[in-house]
Formats: sequence, structure tokens, C-alpha cells
Amino acid sequence: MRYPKEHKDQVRERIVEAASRRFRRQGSEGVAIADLMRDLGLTHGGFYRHFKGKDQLFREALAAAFAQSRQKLLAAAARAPENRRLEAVVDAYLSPEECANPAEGCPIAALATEIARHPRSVRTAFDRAVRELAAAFAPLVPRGSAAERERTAMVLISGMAGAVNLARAASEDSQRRAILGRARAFYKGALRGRG
Amino acid sequence: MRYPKEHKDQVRERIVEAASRRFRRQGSEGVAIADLMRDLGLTHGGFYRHFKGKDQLFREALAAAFAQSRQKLLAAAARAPENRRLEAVVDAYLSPEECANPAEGCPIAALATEIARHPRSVRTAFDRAVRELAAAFAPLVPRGSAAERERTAMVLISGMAGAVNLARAASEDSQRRAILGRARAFYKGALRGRG
DNA sequence: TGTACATCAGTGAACGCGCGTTCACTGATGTAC
DNA sequence: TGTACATCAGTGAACGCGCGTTCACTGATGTAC
Repeated sequence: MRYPKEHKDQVRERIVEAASRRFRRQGSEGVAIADLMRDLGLTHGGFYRHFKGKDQLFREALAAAFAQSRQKLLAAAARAPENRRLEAVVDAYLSPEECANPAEGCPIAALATEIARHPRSVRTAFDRAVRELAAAFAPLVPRGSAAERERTAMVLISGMAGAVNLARAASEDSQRRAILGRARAFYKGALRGRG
Repeated sequence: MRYPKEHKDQVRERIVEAASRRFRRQGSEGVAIADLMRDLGLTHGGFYRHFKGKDQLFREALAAAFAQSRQKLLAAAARAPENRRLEAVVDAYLSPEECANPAEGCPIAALATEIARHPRSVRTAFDRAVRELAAAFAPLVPRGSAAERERTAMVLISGMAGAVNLARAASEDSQRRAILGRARAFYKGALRGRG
């Protein structure tokens, strides 16, 4: 073979990683394969040596985005004292940095509304990833049965994703901050007060 | 003129109305002008007698969607006893019917994530409409200053929009119902407990 | 060891399709005279 | 009242562009003998 042993795997990983960022920033229809490949110093034809098509790339990029996001949020939780871990997740999710960087943020906030218009294969993958994320946060929820905690975690995640979206849509930075701050207070208060 | 006096206004209104539904169901990139016009018994060429282009239609359709959604939610509030109006809004927004019918539902839930990728003219219009919606619900929020109530209303709206999106993405109906039910309980409890 | 061949990641032209937009044209009705 | 002309919503062919995907080809390296 022309390229070293590990070459293909590395290129493939770079494509998924770059796509994961671009999809979150621009949506799946806003990303062109040729642009993506050009940024990696490649041409579009070679793409199909790695993936069946754009759908497959989207699915893998989505999984990578969920993994990255989960890892980041759980790391924030791990840095907090035991009884403040869910609050740490809320603070991290609703931070101005998260809001300003959709490319590295939660894929739910970035892509939720368009997932419903993707083929079933994408929707079930998304669905599963959301539940995995909720399952990871469920132990941090203060009250309720295991199933209730997981659903509360889902409500929390979806609510924070919605808040980030509105903040991103805001035209003034002061308003953006106000929405994020109010959402942080709201969710932390709600979790403290009730399950 | 070939057509009766009011004809043009009526056609224009029908286009905006149909577009408002289609955009919410399929996203702005998923709607083709030719398809839209064909469903109204017209051809695509005539579209440009009414609108400068797709962007202008999108802006007007968005405004129509906000107006329709606000009206529907305020009507639900008006049917409830005075101290239960915001809860009625929560129940209406997070109902299975709302979830099942994006075409007639809240444009925030349907379009939030893609608004950020539209031209500024669209973003400011969206921003303004969101604030108008929040201002309409602010008086129903139990606690806080006027500014705080409005921001709480925005957090509530954004949170409910996120919950509806996750419910729509769910692959099983039982899960959809569970998310909606949990979200209703969460937000009603949070509003009762704290501002 | 040297030679012929196979492999396969990557290239870039080409294809097909969808779609937004333009434009010359139509034809029914209003208006000027 | 009748006739010629203007108006303009709507038509449908055509254009241009972006983009996903295909495909014949390249060329460096591994492998068989």
C-alpha cells in the first residue's frame, strides 16, 4: 500500500472529527462534502473510500459529538463537590462559552430541530444517544426512582438546549447573558426545590 | 385587471399561510417554492409577483407562525382560572397534540436551531417575535420584577420548546408521552416553587 | 536480489438533480377616448 | 356605446449554481515469484 499502515484510520477519524464540528456549526444541509475535504487538504472523490455517503458520516459525526459533549459535562461534574455535581453540569451547559461555540457544544442544542427530518437510521441513533446522555446524568438528579431521574435528566437537558438556542438567536450580547443567567438560576432552583 | 380587486391580497395571504405551515414542518431548506405554489394550484413563476424572494417569504411566514402560536396559547390561558393561567399555557404547549403537529405549533420549537444560520434580517425578526411572546406571558409569571418575569417567561418558553423537540425526536410514542408528562410536571412545579 | 504485478487511498472531471430566480409571453379586464 | 390600448397576475421554459455521487485514472508501495 501507498500509505503507512495506520494512515486510513487516521484520515477517517480526522474527517469524522471535522464533520462533527461543522455539522454542529452549520447544520447537516449547510455542510458540503467538497468543502469539508478541502479543509483537510483532500479532494471530495476520496471521501467515498471512507464512507458510504453523507448520511453515514452524519451518523458517525453525531455520535462523536455526543461523546465529546458528555465527556466535557461529566468532567465539569467531577470537578464539583459531591452534592453540587448537577449544578456544575447546569453551569457548564449554560455558560457563555458553550453558547458561543456551537461547534464544540451539545449536538442536541445544535441539531435537535432538524433531526426529525432525517431518515429513521439517524433518528434512532440520535434517540439512543440522548438517552445515554440522560442516563449518565440521572445519578446526579436528587430525587425520584431511577426511571424518573432519567426522565428528569432528559427534561433538564432539553430545557437547557432550548435556552442555549434562544440565547444563540438573541441579537444582543447583554440579552444573551441575561437569558443564560436566568436559565441557570431557574434550573438550579428547580432541582433544589423539587425533583 | 384580470382578477377581482381583492384577489392579489388573498393569494398572497394563502401563500404566507401555507408557507408558515410548511416551514415549520420541513424547515426552510426543506421547502421548495415550486412545491409550495403547486399545492396552491399555482406555478412558481408567479411567486415573484408577491415576494422579493424566499427570504422575504420566510420572514413573513415566521411572523404568521408566531402570531398563530401566541393566539392559541393565550386562548388556552384565558380558559383557565386566574391563578392557573401559566399552568394552562404549559399544559397546552407540552400537549401530545402540539407535539404531533409541528406545522401548527410554536415556531421556536420547529425552527430555533436553524435561525442562527439565516441572514441578520431573519434573526432580528425572530428575536423580536420571541420577546413579544415572552412579554405576552410575563404577566402570568408569579414572581419577580417585570424584567425578571419576562426573562423567566423566555426561559420557560425555550425549555418547553426543547422538551417538545426531544419528544418529537423520540422513536417510541410511550417515551414521547413520558417526556412531555415529566416536562409538564417539572415546569409547573418549578413555577409554583420559585419564580 | 530483482522484476512484474496487485493494491488501494487519493484525484479531478463529469453527471444528474433540485431549486431559486428570471423573463418573454398570455389573456382577461379596466380605462381612455 | 364602442374600440384601442394598458395593466398585471399568472405561466412555463430556461438559466445558473451548488452539491452528492460516480468513475477512470494515478502512483507509491507491498507482495509473489
